[in-house]
Amino acid sequence: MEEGRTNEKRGTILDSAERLFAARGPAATIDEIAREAGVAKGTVYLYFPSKEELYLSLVEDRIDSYLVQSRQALLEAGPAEEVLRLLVHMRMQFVSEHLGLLNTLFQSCVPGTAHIHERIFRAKRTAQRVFAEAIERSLPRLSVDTEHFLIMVSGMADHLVMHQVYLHGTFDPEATAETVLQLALPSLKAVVAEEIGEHEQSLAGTDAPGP
Amino acid sequence: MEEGRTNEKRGTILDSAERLFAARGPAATIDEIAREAGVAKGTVYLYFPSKEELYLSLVEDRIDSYLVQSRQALLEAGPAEEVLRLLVHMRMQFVSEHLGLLNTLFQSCVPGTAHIHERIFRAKRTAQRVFAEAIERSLPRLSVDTEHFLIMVSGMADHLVMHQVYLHGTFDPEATAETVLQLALPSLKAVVAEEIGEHEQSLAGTDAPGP
Amino acid sequence: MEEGRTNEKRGTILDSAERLFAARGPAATIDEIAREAGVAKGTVYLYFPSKEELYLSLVEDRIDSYLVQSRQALLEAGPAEEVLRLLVHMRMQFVSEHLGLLNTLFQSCVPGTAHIHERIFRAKRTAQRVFAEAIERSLPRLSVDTEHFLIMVSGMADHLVMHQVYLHGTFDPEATAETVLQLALPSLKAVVAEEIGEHEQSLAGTDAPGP
Amino acid sequence: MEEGRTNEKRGTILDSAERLFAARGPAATIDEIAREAGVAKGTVYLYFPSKEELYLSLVEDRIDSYLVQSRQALLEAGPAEEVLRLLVHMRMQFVSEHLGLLNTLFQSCVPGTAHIHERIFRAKRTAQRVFAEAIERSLPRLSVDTEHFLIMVSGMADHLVMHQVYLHGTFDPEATAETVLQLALPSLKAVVAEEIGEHEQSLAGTDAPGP
DNA sequence: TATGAATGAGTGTTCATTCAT
DNA sequence: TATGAATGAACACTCATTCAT
Repeated sequence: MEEGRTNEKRGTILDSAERLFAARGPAATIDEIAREAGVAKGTVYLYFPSKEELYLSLVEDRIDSYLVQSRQALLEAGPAEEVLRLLVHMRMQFVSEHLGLLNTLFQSCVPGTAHIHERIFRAKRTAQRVFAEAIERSLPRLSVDTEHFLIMVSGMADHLVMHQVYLHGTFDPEATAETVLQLALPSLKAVVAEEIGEHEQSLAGTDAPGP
Repeated sequence: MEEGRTNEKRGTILDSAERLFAARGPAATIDEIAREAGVAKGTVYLYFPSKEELYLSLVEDRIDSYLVQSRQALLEAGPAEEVLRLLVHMRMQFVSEHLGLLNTLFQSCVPGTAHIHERIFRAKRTAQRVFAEAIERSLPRLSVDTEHFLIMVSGMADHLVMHQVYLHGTFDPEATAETVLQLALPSLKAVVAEEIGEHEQSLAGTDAPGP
Repeated sequence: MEEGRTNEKRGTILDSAERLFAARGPAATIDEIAREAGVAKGTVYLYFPSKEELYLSLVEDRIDSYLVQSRQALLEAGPAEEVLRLLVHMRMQFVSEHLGLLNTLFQSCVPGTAHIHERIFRAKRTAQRVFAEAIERSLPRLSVDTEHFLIMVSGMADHLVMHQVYLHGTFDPEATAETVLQLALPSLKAVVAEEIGEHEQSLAGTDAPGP
Repeated sequence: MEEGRTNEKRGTILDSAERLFAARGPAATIDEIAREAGVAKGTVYLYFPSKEELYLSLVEDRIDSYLVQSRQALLEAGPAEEVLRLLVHMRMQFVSEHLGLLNTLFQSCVPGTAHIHERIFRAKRTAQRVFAEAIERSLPRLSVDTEHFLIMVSGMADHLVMHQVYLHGTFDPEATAETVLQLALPSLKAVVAEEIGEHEQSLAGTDAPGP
């Protein structure tokens, strides 16, 4: 019960942090976040050892809850195409609920950029892997790296969202998802077709572009 | 000559700024930038009225030179597919030369985030439009919005690069470009096919592939 | 008690500010003031939002306490002449305790001069009005504007003090008050006489004295 | 001729300095002053070794020219009363032409306040002495120190002007002069009367209030 | 647990002054 | 003489973090 109350306060602080990072970017202050959460500045430090850790916890927490939500849906996975549709729609759903994070995700809120980016990267990758596995379950051998495929799809989606947001202030999750799928599905099909046998433009073989 | 010297120093400062913003993100200090450029702190303010403006000038300058380089190549445009290949390869080339900017591009380096993002957005969009026109010249009526198409392609590319960089420290421009094209080209063809054939709008879902 | 402690620190800072503005004029540094007050720089900003506001608070606070002291004495007001004597003596008393302010009163301590002067002017005028009313209570209808009369008297006094201070480093409040009254009292009497007699407005020029 | 041209430029700079110190107080910049004067920043330093010296030169120059103007008029001195009228009117005239200086006269434009004030004091005192002598010529033995008398009169005048200016933005030199004289003349007469023989309220005797 | 007063290192920016041309 | 690019010391102000209560 004590713990329940404790976690509740932690959650309140995270929510405030999200609102403020979304609104003011890295310039958001511990003071502001505490005020918004209705606690004293010192209290924030009882739950998070530093501003950096608060920020990272926020990102990790949101990515985590995204993962939890999505995993649920992925269990009822249909064919690969359906999985992809589901993933894109869920991402748009998530992004529309946490638009601020998209703006913030690549911003370092404190010095020491590299270190932070790395941790965010790790969190994002964990999610990506889960999704990749889901796709691979229904479409075992794909000619392109599934993870790369998903990275590209989410990159497409995020960029498009940002474009819409800058242009119109908001975006329509459903419509944007469809636009993304217009681009992603033909490729998925091409990859599958190739998988079955007819190589047309040698998609595969370039594989993982590393250094 | 007088002017040459002036622009030379401006360029030196921009270069130092790029290096430092890349290495330390928004935390990069005017002091550091000046030292790296071999000038006094006050000198930076002779060329840029504020840190914010220095940062924006940097981004705009790089986007601009990217545009100039690309426009050259686009003049010898072949069919749409070739244009797309060219664009992706050039972007990867550019990104590999300005990797730091990718990390920085969405970061606000000073308070007042919204305002800054807007200006960067404007700069990016100007470039995007030029490229969209180039594609439309060789493939006049496309079923998807050309600008959206390009936004998605660049989003794919940038995300993939970041992934590689976090994973391996660097990335191979050529290989990454090819991976991106694996995803983008089938869609372009699908769109063109549709253009030629009888479909009207929705690319996706027309003929679902077997699982 | 909590409040007592807070106000105590505020008072300490104001005292230090007064000493330093007196000694070094507008060039006094927040750093110096903080050090003199025995607090950290940041603490000053806990009590005053800016150097400008610290300076204005100082002036307003001193004028206020001057007003409070004087009001006390004015309640036991005798005839107009006595009121005037009282006022001049109290002013000299106040000035001798806050000599630094006299040097500083017309100095702007930060850019935005006009705005600051206006606020100081307002504070001074509030005091002046209180005094004008006190005089008017005992000498209802005066032929010169009472406020103008008081402005001139205080101008005389302040100038004389500054003269003494530059010349000798200090000044004798009592003696200076008497010198001021030598000039002011005849005029007050003349005004009263006129009030009683047959002149209407112009004091001067009515009966020119022999050379 | 060369010298004539030189002095002309010096004068131009002083004029610009006056305008800018009047408008922006101590915050006025050498840069601004130079621009206003139509010369390069470095040129200012050919004529004045420092900002401080520029400021002091300005004050001294203006006081000097005030002295020159007044001396002219004082040569045709009539009786003491007339001399006083003349002095007050000329001061108001001068002040109305150099209103900015009044605002600036007590402002230190650079650190090192004491040192500057002393020099300004010296300049003002030189003028005061000349005027005191003029009065003493026509009214040889006065019971109050003539210099003190003049200091007080000018203090009255300056204060009244500032009051008007803050209140209405400008002031009427003639009207203000008359208001000042309303206060000053009766005292002069009282002093003279006393001089002649009838002591009424023992004005004299307190004499110079020093430490 | 919770508070919020206190801290002080850190930074963007200004501007008087210099000096090579 | 005249210029104005370059300098760098100086300073107001911020804010993450601590700690006594």
